[in-house]
Amino acid sequence: MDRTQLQNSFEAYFNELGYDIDWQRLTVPMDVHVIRKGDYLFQQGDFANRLYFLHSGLVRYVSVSDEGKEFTQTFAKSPRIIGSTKAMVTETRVLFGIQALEDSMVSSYTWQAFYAQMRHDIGFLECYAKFLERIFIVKEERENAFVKHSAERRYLDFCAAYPELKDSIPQQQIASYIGITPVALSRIRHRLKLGRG
Amino acid sequence: MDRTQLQNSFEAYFNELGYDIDWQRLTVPMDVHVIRKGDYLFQQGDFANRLYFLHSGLVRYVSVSDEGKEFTQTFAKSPRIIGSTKAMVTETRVLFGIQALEDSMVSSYTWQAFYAQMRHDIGFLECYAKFLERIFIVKEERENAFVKHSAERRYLDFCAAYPELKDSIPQQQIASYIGITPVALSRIRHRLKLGRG
DNA sequence: AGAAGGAGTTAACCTAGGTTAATTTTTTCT
DNA sequence: AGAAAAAATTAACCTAGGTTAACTCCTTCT
Repeated sequence: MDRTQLQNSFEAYFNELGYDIDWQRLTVPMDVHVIRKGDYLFQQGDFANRLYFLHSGLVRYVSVSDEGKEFTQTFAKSPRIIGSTKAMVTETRVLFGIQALEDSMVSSYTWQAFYAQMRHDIGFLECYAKFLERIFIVKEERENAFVKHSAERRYLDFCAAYPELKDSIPQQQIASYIGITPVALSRIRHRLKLGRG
Repeated sequence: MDRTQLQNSFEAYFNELGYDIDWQRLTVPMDVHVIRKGDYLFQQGDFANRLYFLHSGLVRYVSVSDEGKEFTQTFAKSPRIIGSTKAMVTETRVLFGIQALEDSMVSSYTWQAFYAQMRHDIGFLECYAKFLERIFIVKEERENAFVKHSAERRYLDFCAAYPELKDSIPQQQIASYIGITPVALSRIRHRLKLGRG
């Protein structure tokens, strides 16, 4: 994959957000990262202040507690911007790592350099705002689910929302996404099977 | 409070976000809402697609589950933009209501009309993006706390983060903010008292 | 001041989900 | 294909927090 091909999928994504990005004006150096299944793009605690774009593959955002328990915050499928808005914007350490669930291809720019160029482009800003609205809404809906719904309901909602992931990723990662242990998820599935049978 | 005074506090807020808003260009009609302590600006399930600005007072975002249990998503103190980004942007029903904890003064614009005028202003867009970054980061940190920390830790973190609220709002609302019942919070406080004594 | 409704505490009991560990099934690797 | 490792299931037991209810303080209202 050369630079042009990478830019094409980047462009398609911005188009979908209603923006015709003008790559000619962008002189910031771009890095390319190839991540094998299971490997990390960056780890929790790193200074990951880059704008990453997932060209191909599937990743999860994984956050580990002081007691060493893993929690999956997000699954992200290409094409999509990935990374930590917080770490990008506030230059703090990132609260989660990004792990590839399939071999993945990612390009990246230093956020400060990228934004310094793009902030003068009104089309980009509108599109960036749209992106932020979108990720905020997802977080808000998730908060809502955590607070109002049982683990069983969250599992059913997950299956409805991600039918393609439901059978293609390990169950323990689904469990860690809905905020329970693999053992508890297995119990819930057992219960559901009885109910349906 | 007349329109000019209202705009002053609105302006001060945008200034803090790094933007000199030009009110002359804004011809959208503004509404003013006075909410008495305990009353609601809007209720969960409404189409609250307005941009609200809290000029004075204190509110909470309260979300109630199917079983009728209340959950406090956010406390917001003036001066601040309030409202539902989701309902504004996607024109869907809002997932929470906004209740005044003190007598409060709010002004509002129809989001679509407001945004239609402001989207051509690059300074506004930068500032809007900054606002979205900020509220996203808060949600992300809150998700992190819910998933990684115990209720006791969440309570201590709340006290550290909102020392002025800790003693001025009912404990049951603190409980509903950290996601437990008032009874459980009382138990936790009892435990902490023993530990310290 | 006295009544009435919140707000907080305490206690007894319950339950969803956590923990540990043994067992089986599936995947991966050579 | 066969060995080794990882994933999933099941069972027994544990715990944080939920539920209900009684009791005590406030506030606030007339």
